Amino acid sequence: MNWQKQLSDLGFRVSAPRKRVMAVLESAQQPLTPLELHQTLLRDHKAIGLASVYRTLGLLSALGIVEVVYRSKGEMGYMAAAQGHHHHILCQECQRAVEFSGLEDLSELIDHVENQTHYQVRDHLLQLYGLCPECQSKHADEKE
Amino acid sequence: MNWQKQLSDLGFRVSAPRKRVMAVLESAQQPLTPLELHQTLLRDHKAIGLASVYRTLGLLSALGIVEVVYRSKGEMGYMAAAQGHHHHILCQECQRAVEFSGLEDLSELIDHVENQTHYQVRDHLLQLYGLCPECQSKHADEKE
DNA sequence: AATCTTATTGATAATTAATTTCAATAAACA
DNA sequence: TGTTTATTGAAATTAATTATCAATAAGATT
Repeated sequence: MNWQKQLSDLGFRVSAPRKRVMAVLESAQQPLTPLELHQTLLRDHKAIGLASVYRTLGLLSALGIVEVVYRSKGEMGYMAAAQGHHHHILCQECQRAVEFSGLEDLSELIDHVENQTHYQVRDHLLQLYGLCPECQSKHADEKE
Repeated sequence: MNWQKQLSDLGFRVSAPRKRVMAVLESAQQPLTPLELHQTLLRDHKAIGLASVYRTLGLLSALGIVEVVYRSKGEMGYMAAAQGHHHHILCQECQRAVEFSGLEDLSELIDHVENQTHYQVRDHLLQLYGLCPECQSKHADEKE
């Protein structure tokens, strides 16, 4: 189910500003802050009010259509959410983010922690940080 | 090595405001935001300027003496950092946070993701969320 | 296609959070 | 005990987010 149907089925309108926000997020390679998203739209002459950017991100992330990704120093960015359970790995140089699936790999860890702490685990936050293939090549080049 | 020695070895001063911030963090059971920390100190008549709270948290977290923990809705809180590599599990009801170690359990996942994405993994963010033992009991009581 | 209803928008104001500035203070050391 | 200077507190500044409200337009109805 696409996000437009999801919205209208719930009685929300598929407005031009919402389409514009999703268009940017769907083509972005990296998580964007509300301010960056707003700047991007202004630069592309797709006018939108800043408040609407915040409102749209709030709504769409509440519905799971977009999701929050933590960038290096604690800034929160937004990405269009893909299907199913997944996490992100971010490049520390170019900020490019890609998804990986990893629920299976965590179940062992979670069992372990439940036994260790006696907490009941219900949710988790997992992101990896590193270097994307392109930035690895650049580093290798510089050393030559 | 304690944080005071660590600071002075690096040429930083062990000032009263810094001691006060650390005292609060070391006795706290949950991550505190800068504003909460400031409120706590004011309430306890341990006067401190708000700017100094921010400055102290900035310095101490840069040195690894305190660390950032993400609370439920994306707020960042600070905790006194324990020795060695570890992560946190937070109670979604009472916010109490405890540590768990889990580097070994992740190495498999990391290998997996490196192969899958061709990123080179250098760092990670992992937190679990759930119910602490006390809050589990409360829930059980309510159902009787 | 024209009309109606009302969710949504944009602009602005208000609020909240974080940072900067700078004279006064107090750690650390001689 | 005095000197040096990193650090502090208070206030000003900047940045980020949320609330307000009349105007607009999405979607349903005719």
